[in-house]
Amino acid sequence: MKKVKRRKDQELLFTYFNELNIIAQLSSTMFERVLPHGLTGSQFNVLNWFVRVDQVATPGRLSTAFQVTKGAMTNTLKKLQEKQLITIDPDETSGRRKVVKMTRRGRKVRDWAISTIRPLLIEFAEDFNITEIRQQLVALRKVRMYLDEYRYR
Amino acid sequence: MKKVKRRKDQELLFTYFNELNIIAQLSSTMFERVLPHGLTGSQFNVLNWFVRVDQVATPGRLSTAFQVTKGAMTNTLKKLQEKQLITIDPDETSGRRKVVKMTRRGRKVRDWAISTIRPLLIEFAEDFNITEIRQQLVALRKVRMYLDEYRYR
DNA sequence: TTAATATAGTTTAAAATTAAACAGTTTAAA
DNA sequence: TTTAAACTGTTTAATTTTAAACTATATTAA
Repeated sequence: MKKVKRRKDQELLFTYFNELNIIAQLSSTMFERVLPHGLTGSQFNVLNWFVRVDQVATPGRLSTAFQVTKGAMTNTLKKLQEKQLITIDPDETSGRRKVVKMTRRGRKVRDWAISTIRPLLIEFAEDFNITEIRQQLVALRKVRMYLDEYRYR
Repeated sequence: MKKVKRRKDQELLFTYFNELNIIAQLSSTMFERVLPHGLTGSQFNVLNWFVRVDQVATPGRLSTAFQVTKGAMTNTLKKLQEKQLITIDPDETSGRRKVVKMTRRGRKVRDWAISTIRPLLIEFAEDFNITEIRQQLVALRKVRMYLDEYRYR
C-alpha cells in the first residue's frame, strides 16, 4: 500500500476513535445527569452488567469487564452493597473469591434508571433511522470484539 | 408506532450507546497506555484539540468541549503549562478571560504521542475494511452533532 | 510434602475530577 | 451613573480512580 494512503488511513482511524470517544463522553454525561439520585455512572454500569451479561460475578471479573482497577471496583461494590443493591458473599468453592449478585432492589433501581434514560432515547429515535442504527451496531460489535481480544494479547 | 416496537427500539438504542461506551473505554485505555511518559489522556486530548479544532482557546471553551468542570480544566492546563506544552496568557480584550495556546514543543509532543498510537491503528486497519469505517464515521458524526446540540437546549 | 509462584481482593497514598463557594470582571438595567 | 446580574476562572473539600503494597488463598513444581 502506498505510504500516503496508509497515512491517510491512520488519520481516518484516529478521527474515528476520537469521534467514538466524544460521543461516549457526551452520551454518558447526559445519561448520568438523569440517573436516580445517589447512583453514579459506574454504579449503574455494574447493575446493568447483571442484566446484560450474567446473574453472578466476582469483583475481579467486573474490574476486568470495565477496564477499571481492582481497587476502584472494591469501592464501587462497597457503595452498591451499602445501598443494598447487590450482595457480596464468600465463595463456597474458593476462599479468595467472592460472589457478587444483584438484589431484587438492585434490579428495580436499575429498571428505574433505565426508565429515566428512556425519554432521551425516544427523542433521539425521532431524529435517526433505527434500521441504520441497527446496522451500525453490527459494525460496532465487531470493533468491540476486536478490542476485547486485543487487550489479552 | 406499536408499543412493543417502540420498546424494542429503545433497547436497541440503549445497547447502541452502551457498545459505544465500551469501545471508547477500551480504545482510550489502549491509547493512554502507550502515551509518552507523564502525558495523561486528558492532557493529550487538550493538545490534540488544538490540532483538530482551533489554534486558540480559553479555559472555559475547553472545559465545555470536553464536558469537564472548570476546576478540572484549570488543573489539566496547569500541568500542561508546567511542562511548557501550552501557554496561558491574560486576554488583552477582557480581564476575566485567558488565552490558551499550544507551544511548538506541545505540538511536537502531540505528534510524538500520535506516532506511538499509530502502530495500534495499523494493526487495526489490517483487520477492518477502511471504506466501511469511513461510512461509519459519517454516521457517527451525525450522532455527535445531534448530541452536541442537544446539550445546549 | 514443602516451597515457590500465581491469583483474588483490600488497603494506602497520590492524582484526577466534581460540586460548590469564591473573587474579579463585564454586561444590562434602573 | 449606579446597581444588580451574569460570566470567567480559581480554590476548596469530598469523591473517584489509579498504582503499588499488602494479606490471604490456591496452584505448581521440586
